[in-house]
Amino acid sequence: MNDFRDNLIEVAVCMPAGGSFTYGMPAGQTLRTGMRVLVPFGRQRTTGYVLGPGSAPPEKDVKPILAVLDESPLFPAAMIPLFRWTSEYYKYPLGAVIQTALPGGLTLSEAARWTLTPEGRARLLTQNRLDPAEARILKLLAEKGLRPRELRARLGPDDPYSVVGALERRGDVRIVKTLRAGGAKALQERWVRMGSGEPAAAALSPKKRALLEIVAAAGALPVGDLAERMPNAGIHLRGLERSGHVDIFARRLYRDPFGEAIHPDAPPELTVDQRTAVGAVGAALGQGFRAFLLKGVTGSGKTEVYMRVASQAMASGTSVVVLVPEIALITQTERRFRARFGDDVAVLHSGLSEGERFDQWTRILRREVRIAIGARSAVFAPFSDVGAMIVDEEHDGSYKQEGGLHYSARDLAVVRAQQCGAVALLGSATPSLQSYHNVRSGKYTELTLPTRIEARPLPEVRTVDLRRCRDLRGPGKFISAELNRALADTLRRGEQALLFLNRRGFASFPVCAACGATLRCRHCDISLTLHREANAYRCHYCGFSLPGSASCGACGSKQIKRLGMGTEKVEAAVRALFPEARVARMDRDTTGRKGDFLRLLKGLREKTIDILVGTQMVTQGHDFPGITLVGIVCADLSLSFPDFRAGERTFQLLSQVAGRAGRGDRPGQVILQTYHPEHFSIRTARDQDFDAFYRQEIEFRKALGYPPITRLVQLRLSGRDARRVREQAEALGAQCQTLRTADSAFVESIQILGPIEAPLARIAGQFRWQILVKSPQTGCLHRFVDRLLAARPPGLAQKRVRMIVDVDPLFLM
DNA sequence: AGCACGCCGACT
DNA sequence: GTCGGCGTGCTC
Repeated sequence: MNDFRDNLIEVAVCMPAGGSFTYGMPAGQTLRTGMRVLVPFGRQRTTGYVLGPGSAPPEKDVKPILAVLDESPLFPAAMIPLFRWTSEYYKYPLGAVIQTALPGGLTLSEAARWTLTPEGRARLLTQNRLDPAEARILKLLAEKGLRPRELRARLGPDDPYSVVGALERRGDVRIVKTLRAGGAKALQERWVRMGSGEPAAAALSPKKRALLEIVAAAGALPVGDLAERMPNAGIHLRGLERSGHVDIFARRLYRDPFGEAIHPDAPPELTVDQRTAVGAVGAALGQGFRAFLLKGVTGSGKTEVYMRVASQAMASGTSVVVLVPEIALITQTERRFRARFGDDVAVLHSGLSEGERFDQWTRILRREVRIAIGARSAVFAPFSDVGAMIVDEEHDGSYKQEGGLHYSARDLAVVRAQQCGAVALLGSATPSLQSYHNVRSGKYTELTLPTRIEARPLPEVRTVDLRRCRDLRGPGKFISAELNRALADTLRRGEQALLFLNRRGFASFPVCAACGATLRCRHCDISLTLHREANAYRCHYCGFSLPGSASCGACGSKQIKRLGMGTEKVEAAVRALFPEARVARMDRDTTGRKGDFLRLLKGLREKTIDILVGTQMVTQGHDFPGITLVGIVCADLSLSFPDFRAGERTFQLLSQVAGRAGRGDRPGQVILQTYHPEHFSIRTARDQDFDAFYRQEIEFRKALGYPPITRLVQLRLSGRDARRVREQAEALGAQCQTLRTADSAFVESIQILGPIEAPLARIAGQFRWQILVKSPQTGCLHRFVDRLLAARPPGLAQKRVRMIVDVDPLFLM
């Protein structure tokens, strides 16, 4: 069976430079769109993905597919348009896009490595006619060989790589190419059942008779279960299999990614607003593409709307993708979907092992589920019949993937809905400026849930001007009298408090008391943070660390002032102020191990924690019903970032934290400490007034020509050699200018900012420069970048300067 | 990515 | 004269 009439197949190859190529049919094999194949590519072999029938390229020999790697497709043909769109829009090779979309561990790639021949091995032993350089190389390769680039790296400057060539000519070393397979596979479990044929007549031992009875009673059961019930069951079982009493067979096993049991729930009565929202989206289902933005304060019941929409989409025979932000552990939304829809839900998030992800992927492919829920990569869930794409907390930064394929899952969700004629439903209490702008321009339909369910009041937010505490010493400098009093009241009432600070560690700005120099990272342009618990100064960008006893790098003094604050310092202050309170801290340092996070959540739920100090980790995805006081220790940290979105991020963060207060049956209050009480991001967050924030922020974006008024593409250059990176950045900048002036459409629409040194000029030893390309017209912007990339900047790729193209960048650092 | 092709400096 | 350095371009 075959999808292809003639013998030409279009294959996307997994290569940095590859798009799709035409190959010939392998003889006598079943081949279908969505399968992986092994293809020759240049002088090597690589994994490719079958996209469909191919067309012969002119005057070019077509090579045959070497092997078919799957028995059934890994993705439906319906997803190929999404892959192509992603590849073109984000300037990333098609094969690599597909590789990113699929669960990991599925790519076969050919690895060439230098290895010793038997002659080489003998020569290394006898040292016969072997000079020191040759001996060093043979020794390096003796164990299991090295990839060419690894060998080059190990060889250092005085051992020329050419010696390897000489050794090869002499027959001592050679290149061996091996295919490295990914590890993900379906898991098989051995099961046993009664034999189907006539068993050989023989006397059975009591043990064997007992075993047979268990099997007969169960019908079929895993061999592992038998082994638990009876020691040495395996041996007896083998005998029984030989004599034909039982059959042993393999059964597909699905790893269970769900740690805890979840109890089914029943749909509650909808509020009037919820009913209106569900009605509007429901009416649009099956009527072609429509996008909705559901704006609802925290606690207003957005998840219930998602679930009703999902349920309606499923009722009409379509599938649903639900995206949730990437956070530690499973989100509340995920948990509630599983409580409502049970086995109809597949989950795809980073907490799963490679094998678990593969299993969930397979369940979707086999149409065993109708809902896929997960973090950003779930946007590629392999449904062929999507009816609704739902994005929860659509403003969340974690939808943007940094590294590899730089994509926004939120934006791709809308594109996918558009391609499938489905409904896109984006929800947030604090929508992104981009999405709300789409409402204003008529692209999205706005739906609102203006009140909390059960008419719970929004928390009262008070701002405290930290400038009045500036000259105080000790904890009073950052725990104001107001916050102190509110904490005391909360504790007295037996309620819980949350203290939020968007920075971990104890002191973020260690300064030498003698000479005034700061302790800085050796590899990055940033000061180190003191982590008192770990007794170390750490760099939050590259992981570099110094012992807590380190002295000033400039003058050698041991006297280091611990300026700047982090969650550790807040925790210490709170413990000092309220010695009787039970204080816990939640940040990346305290949730390193699996289970830490759950333990903290449990502590909150069971009221064994009175005060929780945490970073933005506490703002996401979880309800803390007992918390009635939220203290924002310093609201300004995210405001000072050199990024045009700093105000937007601050507004979102503060609103989200504030929303954590009073989600149970008692009202909440929020104390917001700031050095900039008059800043509009902080004022509007205090008033929980998104519309006011939007009106002012959009004016600012208009004035400066930033998104969502324009679109951006960022070109990022990095490398170890500062001079080379700067030179390449300048050359690329010049090339941008030339390209721009060559076309009047570009002159009119394209603006080029830079090249400039990145705000963080060095991270992990990499010097960084950037160029921003800006245009109000998406089409023109992409044409420009495509032309720029086609005329690949000379020398850039090979000069040990790396270029990353980030379309719609979210963080400009 | 890897590999070949092609053009310039230091050696037999 | 050639060997080998790296910069450039291609892979169905």
